[in-house]
Amino acid sequence: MAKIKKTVSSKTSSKPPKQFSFFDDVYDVVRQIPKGRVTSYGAIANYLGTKLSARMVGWAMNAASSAKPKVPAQRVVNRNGMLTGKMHFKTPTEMETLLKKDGVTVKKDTVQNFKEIFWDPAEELGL
DNA sequence: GCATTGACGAAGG
DNA sequence: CCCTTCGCCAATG
Repeated sequence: MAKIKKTVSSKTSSKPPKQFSFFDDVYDVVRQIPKGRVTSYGAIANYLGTKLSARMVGWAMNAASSAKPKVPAQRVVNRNGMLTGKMHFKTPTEMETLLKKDGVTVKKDTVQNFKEIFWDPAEELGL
């Protein structure tokens, strides 16, 4: 279970060591996404209670590039099922490759059966 | 410290 | 149906 701590480090300061934050919760949820399934930023935001701030989830994924262990951010797409963040990966093709490896059908940077394989944390994890 | 941007989303024109 | 605007919040300039 995630700790669900909404305390985001607004300190900009200098040391972001071990302070669980909005980002960590996002990572935790994303890591729980089953293989062959995908979810959207809004779904995660909704699960965290910040559905109005889906952008923050996206921003969290940005930091996820530095997160360890690696977060399967490729399973997180926008509400349209489009791989909007593919460009932020090590290589722009990494995201589709990983998704296809998971058995997800990707066409033109967009998940085809997105609605079918959609995985809602608020529902699967039990809101 | 204010202005701009951003891996989103929903609503309005 | 496509494009624009607003909201949300944090990071960066």
